[in-house]
Amino acid sequence: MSSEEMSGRSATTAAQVRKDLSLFGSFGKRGLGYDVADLSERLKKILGLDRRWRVALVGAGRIGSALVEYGGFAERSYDVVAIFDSDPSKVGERWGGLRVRDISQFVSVAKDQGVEIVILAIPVEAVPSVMEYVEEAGVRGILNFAPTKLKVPERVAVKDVNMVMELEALSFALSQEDEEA
Amino acid sequence: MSSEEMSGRSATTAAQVRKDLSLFGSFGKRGLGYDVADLSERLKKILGLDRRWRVALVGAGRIGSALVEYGGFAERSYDVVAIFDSDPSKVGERWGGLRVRDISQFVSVAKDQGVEIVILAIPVEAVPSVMEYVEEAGVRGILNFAPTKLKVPERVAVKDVNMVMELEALSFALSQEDEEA
DNA sequence: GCATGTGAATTACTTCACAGCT
DNA sequence: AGCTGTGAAGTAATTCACATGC
Repeated sequence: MSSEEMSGRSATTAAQVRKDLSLFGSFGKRGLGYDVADLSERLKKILGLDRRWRVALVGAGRIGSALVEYGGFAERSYDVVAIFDSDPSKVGERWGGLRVRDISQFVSVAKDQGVEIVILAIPVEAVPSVMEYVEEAGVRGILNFAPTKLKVPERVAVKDVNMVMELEALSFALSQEDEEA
Repeated sequence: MSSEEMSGRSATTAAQVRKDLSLFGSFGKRGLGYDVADLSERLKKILGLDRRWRVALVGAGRIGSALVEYGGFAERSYDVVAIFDSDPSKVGERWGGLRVRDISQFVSVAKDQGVEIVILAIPVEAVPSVMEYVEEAGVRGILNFAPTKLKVPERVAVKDVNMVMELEALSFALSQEDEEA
């Protein structure tokens, strides 16, 4: 497949595809393009998707249930191995084969289970206290759904996700059109 | 509140806050900073959040249920007014006060209900056929959860969302650390 | 005196365009 | 001939730094 065809399938350009790939090495053959299977495998290795990652879900609320329900993670490289919440009425519930545990057990369970990534789906107010546990447990990456800037040691990687912001970007775009009209 | 304090609370810098705001006008007072209530109101207007937006959910699968369950939309400016799916076993189900309708009714219902934004939570294979309806109904914005590039007329705004990509960015970051070590 | 708003300087990203390999 | 990989050119975004107004 050529960089041209790849760009047609995604939201980018052929030059961009080539530049991005060139950052990590030389994957294609001139005159021919890229071997899909080979490229896929090499990219998986680069992205760290050639292994499984042990993930803990913190926050058994609506976003949390949405994510577990969604289930797309296991098909990828991510295994949700524990679920935590601070609400006593939720602790003990069974969620897809896992029991919701009390957040106070986070450090011991996370260490025991070798959790490397946390999906943080809790309200902003709960962030500071939960982050103490997360930090102590030596978690290395956080997918953060709370709309706040996390304070973490340098070694911890954070990715912020905020779906409402995406919707707001849409309504902004539409409002702009209205004004132009 | 000063641009300095705002930057501390979010993932940006004070200079960035001032530059971004200056694009839309002059909101602050020198020596004092920004009046939070005033700024909030003026930004809502700019972002088109001073009105309600009528939203249709297309795809009553896992992502769709997750989004409806999440419920954060209504608290914002978005009202989900209709839900569609093509699976006969799902059509007719009640989802939080709405009945799941067959996708074939999309055009008439969307026009009738004044749907402006569609949340597209369907598999990639289903995208082309569904997009015909969406286009015909005159929808103006799409929040796209399908991992494919939508072909839309220029007037339609599209925002792509892909949570797995965020997770992959995390595992990439962690893998990089491993290699440095 | 303090913090904005903004040109100027810097840094980052994207596109161009083509030499060089298949 | 076809398509990559990549310097060079061109855009865009961010940061600096300070004159200006509260």
